[in-house]
Amino acid sequence: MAVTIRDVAREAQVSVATVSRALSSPDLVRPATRERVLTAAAQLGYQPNRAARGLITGRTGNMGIVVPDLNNPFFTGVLKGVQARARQADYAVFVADSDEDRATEEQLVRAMAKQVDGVIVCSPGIDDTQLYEAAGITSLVMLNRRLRGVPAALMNSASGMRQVVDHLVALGHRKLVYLNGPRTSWSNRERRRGLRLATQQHGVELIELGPFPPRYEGGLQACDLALATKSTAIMAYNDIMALGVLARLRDRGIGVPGDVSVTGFDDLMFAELCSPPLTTVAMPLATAGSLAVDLLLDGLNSDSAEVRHVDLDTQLIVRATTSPPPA
Amino acid sequence: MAVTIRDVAREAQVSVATVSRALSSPDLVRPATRERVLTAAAQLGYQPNRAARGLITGRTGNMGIVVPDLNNPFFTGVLKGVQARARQADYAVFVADSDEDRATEEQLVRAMAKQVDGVIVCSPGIDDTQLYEAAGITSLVMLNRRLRGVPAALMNSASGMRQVVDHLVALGHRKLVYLNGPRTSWSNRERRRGLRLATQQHGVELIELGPFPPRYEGGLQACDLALATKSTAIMAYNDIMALGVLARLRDRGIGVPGDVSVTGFDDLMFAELCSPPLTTVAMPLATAGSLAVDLLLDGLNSDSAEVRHVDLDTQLIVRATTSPPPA
DNA sequence: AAACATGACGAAAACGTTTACATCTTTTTG
DNA sequence: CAAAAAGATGTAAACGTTTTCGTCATGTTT
Repeated sequence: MAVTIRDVAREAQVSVATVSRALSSPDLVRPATRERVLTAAAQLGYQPNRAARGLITGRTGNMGIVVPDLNNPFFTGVLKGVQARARQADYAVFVADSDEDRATEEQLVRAMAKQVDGVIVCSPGIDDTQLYEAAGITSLVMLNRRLRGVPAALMNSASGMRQVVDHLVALGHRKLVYLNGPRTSWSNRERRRGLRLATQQHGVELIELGPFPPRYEGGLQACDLALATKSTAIMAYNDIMALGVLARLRDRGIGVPGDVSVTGFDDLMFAELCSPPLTTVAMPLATAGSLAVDLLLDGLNSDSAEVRHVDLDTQLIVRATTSPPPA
Repeated sequence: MAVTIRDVAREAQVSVATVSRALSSPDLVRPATRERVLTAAAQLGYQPNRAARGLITGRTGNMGIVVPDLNNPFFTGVLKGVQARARQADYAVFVADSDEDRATEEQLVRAMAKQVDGVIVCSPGIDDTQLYEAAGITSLVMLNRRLRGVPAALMNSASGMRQVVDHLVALGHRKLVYLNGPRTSWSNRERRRGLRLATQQHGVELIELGPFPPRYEGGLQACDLALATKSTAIMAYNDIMALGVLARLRDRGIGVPGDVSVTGFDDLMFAELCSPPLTTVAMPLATAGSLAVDLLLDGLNSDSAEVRHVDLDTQLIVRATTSPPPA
């Protein structure tokens, strides 16, 4: 049915070995024969069977990515970058959604392991020991999470938070409140770290609340607590929570940014579209995904044991939810 | 390195053939030996090499899905369903993002073809001839698009639009305006079809504008044109456009739903979160994805040539952007 | 009890590649 | 110009499975 290397060999009047060589290491055959093979292959529409190749080379030409939730734009942003870069490198991408469940997460990596050369893991939740175990089965690259001995593409949340604080302090705010996301999340820890450092250096007061679920409802819930602190600016763990905060403030008739300033984190699509448009921190999602692929491929090709981490800058996006505090 | 079927065979003191049988067609071996093999496999952590299996069976155990844009929540909703159902069936999912480009689209299918048993195509844009060509290479299932001879999972947009019109007419609206999405999109054609039928039956006036780009900016642009028609209700092609309409209305100081009603389509996350919350039509995205997988698998297993289509109901979600027209 | 069907299992071929090795041809070297 | 080196190509083994076929033991029918 499908056209195999044998058909090409027959057509080009050479052995299968020569065909294989002409295609994968062209400098091993005479230009004339290479030409002959290439035209034969093109004419027959030959596409090498990757499974067969993988069987002998040990390389599959596939990679996997596991994310907690495909409905979360954060992860799909990353996925988009991964997918694009992988295609450039002639790799195909398996995707798996763990539904935020840690148990399935490791199981997914394990299931993929046989079919991929490596897996990119975007899981804030899953714990270290499980990850190390997974790392034993196949090569891993972490996304937005630091793990000793495993390469990672990181987005500098701490720096983003510093930019937020700089911005708010410059506007004249002196008392800030932060709404924590999940305790176990690496991102939340990083954001907090940047926050503490920055507020300390500026000598302004920081109040922390939470943790809250990193969702719209979490924002609704947190909002009233935040207002009770008499802070002039509310910094949410992420955009979705910020959206909840904005909704609750509107319901209570509190003006944004007139009465209180609000910031998010992630710069998801709707941050620009909501009203008022949200001041937030843009994450280089696609870039991170793309770089994660590079890290994976580097790790496969160079057998040096060095573990690389790349650190990407985040960028404060000032929109309309921040202004000087009320006089 | 990896544990192979041979290792299991040695451990269980049987031949490789028996191991294979014990695992894939258990009724061909004696219960006692099966037991022995199974424990050996479990003990060694054996996972069959799917590439090797695929080489001989012709089945890869993989499927692909190609979408125009992974950042569009519509497609990720589908993807989530696909992914979940595929996993249940012990299939892995390749994902490819065509970046809305028709040329790459067919190329992607072609590249996947060798590695998958079938591909799910969610492409409103790509033209029929390309699809038929692709269908020649591997089995296809269409998502939310009808194509002769190819199975499809469809969401009944027309019925959704009928529900919208019923709702608006019941509220007392007599002059409606529809903002078209892309002309070539199957979804838009379906929505229009439902719309025309419903308005005709109710004997109310329908004005159509556009096509507009199905984005936020498209909504901004369309809004002023829509207002100029003096209609009392604006129906957007999708939620994102509706969001643009809402923003523009707010800018112009026009009250929603007091002065004019607005509806979207798709029920994306932010339809619930925007303000006022958007009346829209919910699409069973995940269900459609899940069913698309079923169709694909059915087509592979039964060799009957019947081409199945499944048609899913959509559901009007009434929120706060619709009310009786101003007196 | 002989003939036969049945069931359980092993040996080996096959799937489509890549690659180590062997063979043959060409070029370089002394 | 002979010998050696280098270059081009073919042969065959290997990768990890599934599956056909054959063998052998077991149970069933006459």
